[in-house]
Amino acid sequence: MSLGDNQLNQECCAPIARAPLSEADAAELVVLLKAVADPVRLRLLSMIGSHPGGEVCVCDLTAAFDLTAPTISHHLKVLRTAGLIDSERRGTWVYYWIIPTAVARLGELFTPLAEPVAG
Amino acid sequence: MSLGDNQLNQECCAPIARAPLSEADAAELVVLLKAVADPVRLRLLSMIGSHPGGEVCVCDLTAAFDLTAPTISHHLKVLRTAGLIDSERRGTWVYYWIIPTAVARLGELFTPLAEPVAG
DNA sequence: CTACCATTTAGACGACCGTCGAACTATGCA
DNA sequence: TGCATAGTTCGACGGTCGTCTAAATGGTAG
Repeated sequence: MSLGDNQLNQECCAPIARAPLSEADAAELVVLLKAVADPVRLRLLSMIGSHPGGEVCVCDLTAAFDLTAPTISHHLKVLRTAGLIDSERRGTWVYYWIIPTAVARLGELFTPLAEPVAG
Repeated sequence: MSLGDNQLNQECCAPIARAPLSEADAAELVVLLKAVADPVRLRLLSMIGSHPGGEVCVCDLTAAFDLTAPTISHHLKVLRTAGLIDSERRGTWVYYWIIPTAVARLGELFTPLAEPVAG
């Protein structure tokens, strides 16, 4: 399915505490962060990312929330547009999986900070 | 200054891809993520975190943006309420610094994911 | 005490976001 | 062909968020 070329530049941005983030880099990263800064989307991402087979059917995701199908679909689209997940239709059902590099970029952004400041 | 006890439980939440996040954990983490999911606040956090002395005067932060002082003050308050930074007044000026453990928690949440899925 | 400066608080306004119900698309099956 | 099911898109509504101006607070210096 792959929504296209709205994925972020893979090489973008040193960790937050290494150097002040430029206006452009911040704007780019905020797309990723906004996608994740919602309780439903954070749980969706966690469900998809932690699923044994690596992919999850939308039907399972919808069932786990007290929300309508359109709402879940909307949240999945936000995550997909941000480049954090991708999806494919197989027969009747649609399956989603995580894009590890995109999620890892979020981790790299914050992780290396603990050392230079705390140490 | 320390806005009080709204800092998150330090032990909260395994990495996103280890196990599905509970509703409560997600709600708790979203406070942190929302605080960071704004371009101005992300740059503020980066400026504060990457500053040589470890702390920055508000006057320097305000000067770096095309926004009014109240707006910057508002964003700093959001970051402080989330427990990501703290501040102290010294004479005429107010200084802010980062709280490394809080920022590191964000890193831990996303980092370990790259391995089990990609490897 | 007064004047002045740095920062925060309060209140208002417009834009954005999460949610829903209704309608649409796509697949499978009889 | 036609119907049932899975999922998405559309349009609307209410609440949240970022920004501003105006006013208050805390501190220094005459």
